[in-house]
Amino acid sequence: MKMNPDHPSSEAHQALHQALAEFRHQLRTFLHASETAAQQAGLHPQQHQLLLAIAGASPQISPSIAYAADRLGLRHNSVVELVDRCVTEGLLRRKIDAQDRRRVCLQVTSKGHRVLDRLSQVHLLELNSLAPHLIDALQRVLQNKVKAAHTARRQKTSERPTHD
Amino acid sequence: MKMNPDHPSSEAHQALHQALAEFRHQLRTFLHASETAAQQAGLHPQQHQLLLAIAGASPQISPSIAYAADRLGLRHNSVVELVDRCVTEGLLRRKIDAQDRRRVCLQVTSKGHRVLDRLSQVHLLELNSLAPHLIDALQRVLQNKVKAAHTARRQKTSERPTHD
DNA sequence: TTAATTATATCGCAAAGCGATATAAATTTG
DNA sequence: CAAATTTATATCGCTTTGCGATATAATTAA
Repeated sequence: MKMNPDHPSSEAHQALHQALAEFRHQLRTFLHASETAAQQAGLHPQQHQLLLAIAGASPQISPSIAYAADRLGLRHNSVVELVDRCVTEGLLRRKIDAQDRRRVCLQVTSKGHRVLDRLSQVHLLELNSLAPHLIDALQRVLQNKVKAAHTARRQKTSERPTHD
Repeated sequence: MKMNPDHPSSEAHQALHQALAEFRHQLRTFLHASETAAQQAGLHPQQHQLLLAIAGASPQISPSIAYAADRLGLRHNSVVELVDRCVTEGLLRRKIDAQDRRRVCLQVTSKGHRVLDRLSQVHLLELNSLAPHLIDALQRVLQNKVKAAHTARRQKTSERPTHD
């Protein structure tokens, strides 16, 4: 078997893949629970994320389209459309910024708040039970050793009897 | 100000929203970095996730379409199409199960492994730097008190003498 | 004032995932 | 065993989401 430190053994790779796959699976479990909760509350998941980003902005910020786009990792035009749908459904209000009339300040309506407040409680509960698994999976990932780009040394081989 | 324990103050809600919004933002930061890494490696993000789920399956499992669908949280027909694209690009191999000829065993090709192994290293590095923020954000969420459905008691209003 | 920049909006499109349905192998049942 | 049922994968048409390109409008710079 090769011992070149720049080429981690396939077992080392498998362990890392397994840990990463499990971590992603835990993430999906949470994300899926979140989407389900949103839809049961009558929201599309992205509408929920938009409301959360706006309601969860730090108080000194008045959240705009661009702000939401940045926080949600979307292009602004995508957010414009998302906002459209939320406004149509009475979850959000557009308010033109008095100082800079190009900007649109996004406000969660009281209807929006009623839905979002419940949803955040549900998410808190959900995370209370999922967080341990999530952190566990993450730490198992981190237990894998980083292969330094050029200076890897002392690759352990004795892990497991190598029967493939 | 109202003190009804069943109606957390709007400040309590804001704190929770803020924590959840930040947690989601951290998640997106990781997911976005992951997608970028995948695309730089010449893979669509979902192709990467499929390869990871297969290569990361525990050794005694021979991963099928249905297995991947379960792990990725997709319908099997979506996975069929995803597998199609991966096979076309030489990343994956379909192998009909000898025991049960309905099943298709999915195998990562050596080309697939070359790409995936690098990607998992990149992800390990990425998580090494992102994990602290992620865990931090998660723990700030968990510091919020769960409102018991019917038996909420002793809602604290003071900022933070409560160090449990 | 004109030009350049910034913020939001509109439009047409491409891709991903899905529901409905089809095929085919395995299993159960009569 | 043959028919019916169940399980696993595949195909098809469609909806939705997000995007690039572009447009409009307000602000700032020259």
